[in-house]
Amino acid sequence: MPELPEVETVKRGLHKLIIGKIIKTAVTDNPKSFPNAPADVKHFLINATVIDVRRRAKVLLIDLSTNYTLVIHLKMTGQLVFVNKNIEYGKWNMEGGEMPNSNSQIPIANESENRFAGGHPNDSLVNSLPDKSTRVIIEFTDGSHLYFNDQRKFGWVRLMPTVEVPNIDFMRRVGPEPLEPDFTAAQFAERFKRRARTTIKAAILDQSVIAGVGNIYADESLWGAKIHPSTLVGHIPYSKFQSLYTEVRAVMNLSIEKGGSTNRNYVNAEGKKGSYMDFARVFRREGLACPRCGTEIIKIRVAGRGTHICPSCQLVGK
DNA sequence: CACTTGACCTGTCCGC
DNA sequence: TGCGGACAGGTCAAGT
Repeated sequence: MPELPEVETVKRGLHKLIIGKIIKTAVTDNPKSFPNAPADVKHFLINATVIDVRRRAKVLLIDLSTNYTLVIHLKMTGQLVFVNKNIEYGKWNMEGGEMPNSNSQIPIANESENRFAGGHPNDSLVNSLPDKSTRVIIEFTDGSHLYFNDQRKFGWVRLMPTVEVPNIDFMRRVGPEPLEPDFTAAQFAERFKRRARTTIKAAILDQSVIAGVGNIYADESLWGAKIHPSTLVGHIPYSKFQSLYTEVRAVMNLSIEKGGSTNRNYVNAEGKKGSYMDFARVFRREGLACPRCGTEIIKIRVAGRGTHICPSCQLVGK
């Protein structure tokens, strides 16, 4: 998915775009994408006003005036795109003003019907929505829309009381936010102790250790700290944890500044891509020169994930 | 408990 | 061009 910098970018975009808007309708084409009881939707989503947009780890939180929150995980291919204009619905049925029951299916326009709906096919993403990856549409009373798109259907949207959000399993287990100003290198190193017998790549991807690091920033920060991803956590000296702490924060802050990484699908709340991949040092750069030493970057497999390294400079634990 | 692997999905790319 | 397999930003539920 979108990792911490991408979710943060979406959060900042939505914070500017949807606070104060009132929800008029909500529909889904896939009950797994939005598995909520129609009664909850009717009573706590429809007519609710958006009062805040937050992020915790890779999860987006849209707080509503009803004391309910939309909890959203984009997983691998999710997008959350705001479109501030009325569009043609094609075969999407927005009538009725309430959520269809959990078994209902909203027909999705086929390509020939969908293609010109709302704009010329050469227009940007926002003009082609909804499309075949659209899973949830939220319509606001001013005619604007929020689209949850997800090609692989791993992501989800859930509606729950705001006070219950911290109690869901993921929130109970998730580790500290690495960009919080008072989060220290010593705390960072301490978090890894219970994963001493696994690889640093597996440990840094573990959301219960540190929140928000995914495959891109794992590879980028391990390269920055000159640590081989296969190194066992218990073999890493404290000085290297200090380096890794600094690199995780530097890489993520740079990515936020660049609007995140668009490897394939990711776009921000306005449908635009991020440019961090132009600044990546190893991720998806196999066959190219290491920017530090010139050695050819290679791709290996660590912890079941594609992993990019410089075989010359990432020597710790090799 | 800690750790690893497969499953969840659709689309794309690569080799034959 | 077609077909099969591997792979893709993330998490879980199972296994050991």
